[in-house]
Amino acid sequence: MSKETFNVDKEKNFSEWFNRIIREAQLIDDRYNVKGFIVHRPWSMTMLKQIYRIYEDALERRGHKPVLFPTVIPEDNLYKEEEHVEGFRAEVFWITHGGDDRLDKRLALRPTSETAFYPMYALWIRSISDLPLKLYQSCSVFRYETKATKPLIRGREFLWIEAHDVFATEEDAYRQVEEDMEVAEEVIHKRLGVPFIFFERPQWDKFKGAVKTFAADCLMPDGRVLQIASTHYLGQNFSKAFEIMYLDSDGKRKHVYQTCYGPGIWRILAAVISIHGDNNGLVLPFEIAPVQVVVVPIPTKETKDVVEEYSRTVVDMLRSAGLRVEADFSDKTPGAKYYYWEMMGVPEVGPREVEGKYVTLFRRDTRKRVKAPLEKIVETVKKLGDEILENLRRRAEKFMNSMVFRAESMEEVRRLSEKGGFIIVPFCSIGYDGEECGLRLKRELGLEVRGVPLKNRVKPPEDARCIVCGRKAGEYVYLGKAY
RNA sequence: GGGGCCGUCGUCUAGCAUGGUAGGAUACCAGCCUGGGGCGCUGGCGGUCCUGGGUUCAAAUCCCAGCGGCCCCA
Repeated sequence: MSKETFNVDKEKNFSEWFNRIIREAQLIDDRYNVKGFIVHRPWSMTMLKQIYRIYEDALERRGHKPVLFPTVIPEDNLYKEEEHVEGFRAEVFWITHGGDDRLDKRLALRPTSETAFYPMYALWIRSISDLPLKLYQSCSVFRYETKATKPLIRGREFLWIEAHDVFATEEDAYRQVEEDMEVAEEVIHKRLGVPFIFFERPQWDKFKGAVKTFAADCLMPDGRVLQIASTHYLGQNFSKAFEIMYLDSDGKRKHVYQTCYGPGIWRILAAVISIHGDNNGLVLPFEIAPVQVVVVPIPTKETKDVVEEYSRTVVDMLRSAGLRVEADFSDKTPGAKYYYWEMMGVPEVGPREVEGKYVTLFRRDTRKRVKAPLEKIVETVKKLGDEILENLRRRAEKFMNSMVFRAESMEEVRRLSEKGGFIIVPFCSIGYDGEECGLRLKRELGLEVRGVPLKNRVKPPEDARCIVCGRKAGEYVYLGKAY
């Protein structure tokens, strides 16, 4: 009856599901009246911080150090690398005034921080012994999006991490690209249960200023693909523009080789929410849930005191084991509490039975109950937490794998494009000479060439033809409709 | 890039065609009653009708501009 009920069919109407859950579970508030800028409420911010923590930890374990660069970038810096400027020109917010004074040099709000980092790198790097240099920052960046914005998916300000790494050789730099992909696998797939495919992007879709771009796409429930992280081999493009050089052991000064890496923390959260959630609301991996366990006391008039006391004991036991635990002592009815906490994605619910000295645990992902004796509660909860992640990850993998299709002709592609997901097709080239074909797919079917997968990369047979232009197919590429 | 729809208490919404005192549900607060999946009753709080301008004796309603949101197509 109540309109506050969260009951939206995610499969049938994902867009509505997403718009409602982010508001009703109090993740974000988009009523802040500037297009593309949103307020992060505690329920999302707590998770974002958890994701940051996991990601930063993974980076630091591999030799990255944290830094924080200024939000503003002077116009001159931004213009140093030619292709890079062209790529971002249309998306930059400019600060033009200080008070009533017009600034001589406009200041850009960083759309990404290559041009903030690299002038400093030119100062810091003197010799081979300064390399490798691996720094990252967690911050927000600004892009003047003209298309429709969507909370956590496409914003004019959004949260991410950017790592900027510097090496003496091309081989070292490419090894870093591998490591970046490995970090994504560890964090996004293993610990957050979101499967993805890493692609080499076509040249026409690379990060402007890079030599090559590699990006991870996951699959949203409506079958559209979402890029959640990208890593770029920059070669010497920026080191030449910013004169980042080191004195090598042979006594010569040489330009460095660089990479940069951008995991989209916003979009990772969007993917976690969208892929794991169900019709009752959020379903969260145990590790990032703001509240991992909610204790719901179910008293009767006569037993109110003992039940509440027992509940407090349970809370204390779980808390002292380091878990994030809340108890709901409000006088809503138990049913109302269940629905609320399920919407909020809290993995487990409910103590009971004072007499039996046990608790009833409710798993958020399967919505099944299990009983656990009081003295085993901590280990049972932790075990369930692992099982929940395991289950979510398997479920997500199954979904993604079921959405990878193959096609050998435009007709087949056209038919498959309705379903969403990835479509593997023989394609002429991901070099610039394939751009025409890419544009045609976009124009006619709304499909984008997401690139060539890095794992299980298979070359087409000699006689294979590009489905668009009929030239010899150099690659099997993945197509998809993108966010 | 092109097209369409929308904006009214915190939330959802009626009212708008044909201008005339903004109504309901839910949430929230108080009290009673209840308690293993959204209990019930009584009372109460709550609205710059997105913003600005125009038309009019009179604008939520008609007109113009802006801001914000959603959907579809390429």
